[in-house]
Amino acid sequence: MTDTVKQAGELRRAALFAQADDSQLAILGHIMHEVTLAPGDTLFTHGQAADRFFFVRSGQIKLFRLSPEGHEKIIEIIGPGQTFAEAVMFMGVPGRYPVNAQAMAESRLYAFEQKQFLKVLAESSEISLGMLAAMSRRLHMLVNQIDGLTLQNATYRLALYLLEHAPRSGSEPTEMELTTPKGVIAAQLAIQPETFSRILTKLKRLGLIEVNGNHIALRDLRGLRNLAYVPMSEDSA
Amino acid sequence: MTDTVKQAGELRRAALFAQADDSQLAILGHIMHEVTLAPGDTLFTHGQAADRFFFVRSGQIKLFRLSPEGHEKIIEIIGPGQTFAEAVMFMGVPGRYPVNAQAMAESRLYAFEQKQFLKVLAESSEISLGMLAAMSRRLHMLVNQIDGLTLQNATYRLALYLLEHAPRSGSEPTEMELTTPKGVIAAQLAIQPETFSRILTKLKRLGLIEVNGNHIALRDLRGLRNLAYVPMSEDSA
DNA sequence: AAATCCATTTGACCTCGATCAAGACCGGAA
DNA sequence: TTCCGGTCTTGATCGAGGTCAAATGGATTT
Repeated sequence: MTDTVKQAGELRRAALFAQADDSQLAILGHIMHEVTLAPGDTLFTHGQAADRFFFVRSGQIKLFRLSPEGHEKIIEIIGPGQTFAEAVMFMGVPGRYPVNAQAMAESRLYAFEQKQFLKVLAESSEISLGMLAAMSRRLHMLVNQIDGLTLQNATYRLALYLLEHAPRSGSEPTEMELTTPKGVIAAQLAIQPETFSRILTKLKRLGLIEVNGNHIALRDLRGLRNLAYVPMSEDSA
Repeated sequence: MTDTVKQAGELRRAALFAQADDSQLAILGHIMHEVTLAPGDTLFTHGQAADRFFFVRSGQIKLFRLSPEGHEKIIEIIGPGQTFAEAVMFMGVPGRYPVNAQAMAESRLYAFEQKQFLKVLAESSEISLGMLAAMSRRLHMLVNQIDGLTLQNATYRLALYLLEHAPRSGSEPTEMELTTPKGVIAAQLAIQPETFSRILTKLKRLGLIEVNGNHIALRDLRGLRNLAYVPMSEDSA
């Protein structure tokens, strides 16, 4: 437990804690607990009483909802340096997790208890502001998701996904690897794996991309952007 | 401008300011500006530089997104006593509004400038916490929307809408009035007016509801709940 | 090499909700 | 009263994407 204090510095990777000073980090180091998850482990489920939130040190956590028939919609995939479920700190005592959380790979987390963390918050307006910023970003992201889901079609969402996940390199045609299995990406975009596959084929046929397994070459960025119709004022949340 | 100070008490209606003490309210009263909108007036548009947020004193504000073809998805309708666009305070200097805002009726608002408000925030952990709570509630609401949009069908969303907007009265069959035009409700549920109408007819045919213009009688709550499948752990955000 | 497992692709079909078009209804103005 | 502008309903058709089923392919094991 004492060495967790040393590790507190890595919390700075999270936007939430970026502005915290050393003494605040030290306090955080004292109150956080380590959590380790094997691939497939469930961290919490939708509706479960929520009294802590998490920082991801390594691995990947999938946040998702399930339909009564068992279909899964991935709301977000959380990677190293990110925090999640912070919002639940303020939903009541205790609140309820609005989603399920499951490890997609071996993952190491830090957990923060609601009660202890709220005390730290009251003391630190830096961390409060960081938390407001983090939640505001997530809010914006969700609004964009709703937009894509209601006002645009599956092809739009896939094109946007490709553009947003392509490595930044001027604006020339780009190569990229799909890091997550295609089925998982499909669940994020709220489409079936079959449809995902079909759309990739269509884009290939249109000459916009080339596909080789998980390797995708974006051949016509202009065409893709046209499909995704990203207004210039839009930031990629 | 001096009488706005007197009016600051009405801010307490907003969850955001509920915990603020009198001196804080007085400060808020000094920095806020009055804004009046006629029906149809646009307050701000998607992508526009954002340096203030709003409290609704009276009227109704529609927050929505537009597709390239001009279709509109209503994210939320804000009524008296509610605040909106607070999140944008933390998206940068200045951030961008993620949605359009338009008055649906003659509306009176108070506006708070980002720069001034952030100063108040830094001083008041009560208001910071109120703001975190407000954003956390909105976050939860959006996640529920995404769930309904991706994992459930239009009938589900409409049934849920009826149940959530019905006056609370034990669990007996209930009467209700649709306060907003049906087309507006449809845009909230992300369905076309025609489909909205057809689903109402279907529910009527199933004996779940009775419809007379804007007056709706819920005849079979159990049946509706069954359609909407509300898990018991779910709070109606 | 053969067998097994799983992710992905392809094909055939179907369903929900959108679209297009026409009426119905309802309130306000002349 | 008639006319006119909305909102709402109803009907007919269409299409994107879901579903079900089977084939393909790659990786790993035996």
